Amino acid sequence: MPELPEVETIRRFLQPTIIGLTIKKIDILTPKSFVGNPKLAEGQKIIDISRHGKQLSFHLSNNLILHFHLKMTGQIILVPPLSRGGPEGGGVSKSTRVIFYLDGGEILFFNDQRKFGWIKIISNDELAESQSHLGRDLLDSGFSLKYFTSQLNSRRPVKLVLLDQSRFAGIGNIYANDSLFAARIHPLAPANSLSSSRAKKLYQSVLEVINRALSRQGSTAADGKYLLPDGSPGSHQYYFQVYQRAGEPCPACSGPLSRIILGGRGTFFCPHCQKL
DNA sequence: CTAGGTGCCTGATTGC
DNA sequence: TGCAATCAGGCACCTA
Repeated sequence: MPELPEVETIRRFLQPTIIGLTIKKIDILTPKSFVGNPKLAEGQKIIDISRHGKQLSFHLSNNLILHFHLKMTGQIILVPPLSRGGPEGGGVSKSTRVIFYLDGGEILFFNDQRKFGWIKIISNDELAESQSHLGRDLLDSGFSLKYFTSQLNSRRPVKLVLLDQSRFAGIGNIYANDSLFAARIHPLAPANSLSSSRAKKLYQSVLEVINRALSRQGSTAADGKYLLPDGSPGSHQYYFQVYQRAGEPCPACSGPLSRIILGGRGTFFCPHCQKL
């Protein structure tokens, strides 16, 4: 599932490769995956690609924006000219929802097995409105320790607060679990119960975990569908500390890792190292 | 403010 | 072997 490191990896891949290209034609295979009139984007040049949290934006020459959310299983695959780009290359497949034909002969596929993801055509104002519901992005300079601690003002379990996109944009289930382990904080601990030193430790852990995952081009988990736009996997999945490792030995104390359900999501931690 | 539930989806996994 | 039930989860939306 694409979280901040994965979406940022996609952005960095696409930035040098499709900026300046014009969208010749858009084919919509699954109507619910695309909101708005595709004709508004056809003939427009892609002038910039930005990201806030897990959302990606292609800024077009007519000032409109193609706004993406990959949700659970969304992929953006770029097939270069003269390449066949079959399913083995991550290109067109039975989960292809939208196809963008670019003027250099490149083809960009939006694939999404579960159809939770979407692409919308929106204005700058609509983008601002949408982002007003999101907290600071973890890679933004405004994501300070002060901001982080100010957002821990809830008695809800700290893991649920970390996952709250209106507070911290970009953290998903994988990195929430591993960040809490890195800080040795129990996922059920009320967010507002953390001492300032533990909050600082969590802040540093979140940034460390996110940046490590980013340096490894994200995580292609066993049940995940994340791929880079060239169809290759990330490698951070080999460095998970607790995520999806229930029953395996804790990397720190070798005791068995636990799994509970919190907020309807699998939650992994070490009951020995992460005390309530 | 909070907790809790539902719906959206489909491929993989589990149970019989 | 086949087929049905269960599971995975980001997020909007609903109720209490």
